[in-house]
Amino acid sequence: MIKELISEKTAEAIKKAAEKSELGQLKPQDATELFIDKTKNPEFGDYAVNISPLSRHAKMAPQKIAEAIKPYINIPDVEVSIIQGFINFKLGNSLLNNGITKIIEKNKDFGRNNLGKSEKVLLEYVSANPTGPLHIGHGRWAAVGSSLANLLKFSGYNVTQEFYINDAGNQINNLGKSLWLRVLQELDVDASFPQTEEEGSKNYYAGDYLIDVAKEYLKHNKDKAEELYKNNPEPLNPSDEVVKKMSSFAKGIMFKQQEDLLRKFRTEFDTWYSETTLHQKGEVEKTVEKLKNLDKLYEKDSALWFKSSEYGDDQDRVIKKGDGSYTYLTADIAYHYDKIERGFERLINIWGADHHGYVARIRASIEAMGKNPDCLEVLLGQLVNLIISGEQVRMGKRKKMLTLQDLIDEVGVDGTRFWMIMRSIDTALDFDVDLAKSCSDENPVFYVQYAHARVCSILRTATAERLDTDNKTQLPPFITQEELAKTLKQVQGDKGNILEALWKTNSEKEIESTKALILKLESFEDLIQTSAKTRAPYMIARYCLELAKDFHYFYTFTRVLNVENDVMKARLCLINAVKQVFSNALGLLGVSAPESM
RNA sequence: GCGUCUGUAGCUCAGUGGAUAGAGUAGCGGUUUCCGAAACCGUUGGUCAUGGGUUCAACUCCCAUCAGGCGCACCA
Repeated sequence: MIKELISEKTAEAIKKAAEKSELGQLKPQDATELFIDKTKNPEFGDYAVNISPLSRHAKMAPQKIAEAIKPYINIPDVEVSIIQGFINFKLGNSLLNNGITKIIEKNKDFGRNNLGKSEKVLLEYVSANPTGPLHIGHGRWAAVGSSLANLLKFSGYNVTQEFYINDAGNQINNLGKSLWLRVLQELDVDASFPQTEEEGSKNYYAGDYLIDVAKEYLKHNKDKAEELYKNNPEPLNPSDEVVKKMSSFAKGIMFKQQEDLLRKFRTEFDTWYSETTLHQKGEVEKTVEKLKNLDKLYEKDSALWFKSSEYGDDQDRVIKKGDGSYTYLTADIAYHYDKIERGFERLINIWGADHHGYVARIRASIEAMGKNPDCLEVLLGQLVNLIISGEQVRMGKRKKMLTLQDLIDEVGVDGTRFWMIMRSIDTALDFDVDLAKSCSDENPVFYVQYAHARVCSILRTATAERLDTDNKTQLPPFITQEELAKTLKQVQGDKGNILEALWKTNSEKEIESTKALILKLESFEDLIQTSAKTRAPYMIARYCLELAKDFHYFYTFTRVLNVENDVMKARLCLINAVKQVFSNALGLLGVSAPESM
């Protein structure tokens, strides 16, 4: 990486200058906070180091410090200059050529790094209740989570992707009761949902989707259902047996639906962890025992409480309710402890911001159990607002809603994923459905995919036979498949001799656009590291847009075909590298890179 | 009230304490005998919510205030 190279060489130079006492009171060990970045203005050079922070230690003016350091900086083919306390670096052609060579050599692995050092990461996301279709908010976490997983794997982490199935508790009973009403309705029984909260409307899922589930159930169980109805004549008051049967059937269907949709949405989980099995295996009880033995629990008001406030939580939390059942938290504590027991060193959760109050108690439980709570990293994502006809629409399972499936049907997987990933998760995402439907051309993903398709088009044209329109004769291709392949092979390890032809031109625009494109390609490695460190896949989406911009600019001013043979070959190598980087970047986002559109 | 996220161009958003705060989109004006015009170029547009503080240097860090989102259960 060029940035690394410059940073190392500069640090060495500072050390040397300091050792010779040319930097005032600065000692060699003071020079740790180096800040290297692209220059704001290309006239200054390509990269710059701001050495102003050193002036505190050195007690010298930045300009003087830069002048003292400069003689010790020696990087082949890099021009060093000083402007206003910045040391600027202008890269020579050979370094730029090496950038392209590296991409072609590394190919699919360009950008891969070992930042994670094989750390075992459990990435948990989506984790929806199997009580209804996935909604658009789930879609955001699915898109962000799966691409974060790709990114972390690419950066050397050992990642397992897990979906925690919230298939226990009241909500599942509510699901069963709701399905029962739908089944009875299909049997033409007068059974309707409660309309007001006093009657208990919030304990039901009144969405239309259960109608289909009811029909599905009756396909094979009509007699059974009629028999159940005989023994349960009150629709709103079915027996436990009925509720159990209904909820088990409904959650099976819902879960399958979610699983299928996520796969279609290019979100692949390694494990699906069921909350119910956690109870069945006795893990929840074991956890309570463990906390009890550690003296972290106490009884109050006929309930059992966890002393989470001793570990930074606002207040203590109920572990076992007055009726003897466990809270959701209890199972979740057991679940997170189990993650650690399974050998994961880092637990990353993606949660909606509406769960943020929950972080402190899970952290507290990990600490109380004697583990390091810093292994838990919760990424809180702001919610998705649906905008329909210019008005914000509240989402909810209990009313008519636009599901993730609906959105994908309208916008497509590529568009939906890119849109969901594009923004930092810290900011609420406005999803304007009408805009996404009616003006899909404005979707940024097309801009990126178009650039990729354009590259592919040039490569296709380069090796295709041509027709001479004047005398209607066949012409040979600009370059044969074999020769193109040979060139790409040759460029590897030949220290950029082939690529020298990139710089033969006298056109400033050609040089400028070529250089900008190469620098953007080269920065991909650094980008991957930054976005992996900060768990921010949205940076990759932005990078794709920037690369597309740089390529289109290049394309406008620099012809690849119909130029001198050696220049064409060099440029074909360059755009091949562009294609590769697009492919790698879009691959991480789970967005396709079409050869043509 | 407490916690948390957000507030940057008309709109949607970037911005590791460092050079003149940037993109996209919308508006205006241009570009096609030639590799994909789903593209490109130019231009208009800013009290970085407000007020303090720290610093050689603040959109960035700290404090307060204002505005908006989301939480604050023996629900999950």
